[in-house]
Amino acid sequence: MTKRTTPILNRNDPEKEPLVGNVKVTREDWLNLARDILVHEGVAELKIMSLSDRLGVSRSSFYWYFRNRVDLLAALLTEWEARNTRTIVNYCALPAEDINAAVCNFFRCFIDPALFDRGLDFAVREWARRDVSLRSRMDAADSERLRSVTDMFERYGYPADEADVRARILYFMQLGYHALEVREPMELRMGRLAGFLKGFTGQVPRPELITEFNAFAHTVGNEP
Amino acid sequence: MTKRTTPILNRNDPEKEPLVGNVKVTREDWLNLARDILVHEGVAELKIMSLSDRLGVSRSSFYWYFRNRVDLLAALLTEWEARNTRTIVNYCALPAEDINAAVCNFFRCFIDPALFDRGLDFAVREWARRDVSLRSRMDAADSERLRSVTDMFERYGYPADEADVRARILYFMQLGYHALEVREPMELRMGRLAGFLKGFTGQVPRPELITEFNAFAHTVGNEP
DNA sequence: CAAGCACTAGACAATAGTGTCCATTGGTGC
DNA sequence: GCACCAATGGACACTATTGTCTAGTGCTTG
Repeated sequence: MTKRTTPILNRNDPEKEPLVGNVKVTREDWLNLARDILVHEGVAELKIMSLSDRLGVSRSSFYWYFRNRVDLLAALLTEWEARNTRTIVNYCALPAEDINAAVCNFFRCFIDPALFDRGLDFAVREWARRDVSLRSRMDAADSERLRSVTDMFERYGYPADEADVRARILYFMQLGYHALEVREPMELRMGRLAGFLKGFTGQVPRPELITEFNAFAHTVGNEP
Repeated sequence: MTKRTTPILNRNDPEKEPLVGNVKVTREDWLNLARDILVHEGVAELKIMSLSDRLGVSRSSFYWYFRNRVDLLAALLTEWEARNTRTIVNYCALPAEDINAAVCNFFRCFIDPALFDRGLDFAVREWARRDVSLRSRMDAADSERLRSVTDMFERYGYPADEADVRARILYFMQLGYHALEVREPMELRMGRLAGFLKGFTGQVPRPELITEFNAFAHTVGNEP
């Protein structure tokens, strides 16, 4: 009943005493912690005991909110579909003045963790590829994403086959970047952006586009 | 002592009776089966009990060949480093008449499963990214690969920064392609190759290059 | 203030997996 | 044909994890 008012123990807070006062744990608390573990430690580490320990409650409380472990995973998958996939689709549909700006929009959606959780994206991918039933949901999300990138290119005059090739390069590249969990200074990545756009679209990007993107990226500070 | 002469039960052979006669199981048998499970079912499913069951021997035999489960995983990782990484490096170093041909060489190395096991590549990646000690070995392999692709571009006259960008696009793209486990008819992929090369290098590939690659790909039939 | 309800603790049973120990087998070399 | 030794089987102890059941506890609402 009592809603959480304080953050519970996260991965940076190994000390005990996770709850303050009489506040109870909510379904959201379970989900948040589960997502965190999924992202940083993988599905294999997503254990009910571990969750309840970190939450400071008994293990059996879990079963009040979720039917079982699979139920929890399904919830995380649904969340992923709704947030991560929709973010890409939305950002690809955004109006832009030229293809370079549009490509920047595509990159833009990976920058803000509040919009797109790249850790979650890959964690879900790793886990769902093994399960046949989940696998198809994931594949559906992927083709929806790819479709929206292709549409983006077509809107800027690329013929269907070229748009298809470009979209694939861009999308697969982004995925590969995720797979590697590349961690490098923002300057380095930004330095490459202009070169990438020039080589990729054949058109030299307006300098303002780069500075704008640069500024935006630094305000949130994550990708691409 | 007695060497295996017949294939043991693989994933397509669910029936019992895996061994014929008195033949004993070798260390290679354990490794082969383990690799198969790692690739198709993930690390989580790589259990000693499961292996021994499928091999038709007792679980404790495992401990004759490997100190423990981690020892087995380490062996698989070493194998991955030696085979998969070396393949990429070798194929990137291959002489080619132009950059299009060189890029085709890069693709070529992913085609033959005997040379490069893309399933293994990604399975290892999925698993090793969680473990700090393994993670660094994997990162080392990745930069070695990326370095060899960059060198390839530099050999064809690209200035260092451009070579860097191109190499990243190419390598990340290939990784992303793996991540998706794209399964589509060879014709489709081949149809895209010319378009990709033209868009990517800016030079129209010689038609013979495409037909050659096409022919090579169909003889082994897998990627890219 | 009392009853109801949302939520939780703790005990319980069941399962699956790991690693160790020791006795045993069956080929090989002498 | 005997002794050795690589290789295996089977029993044992241990731990981790899941899921169920029941008896609470303490807000909240009438």
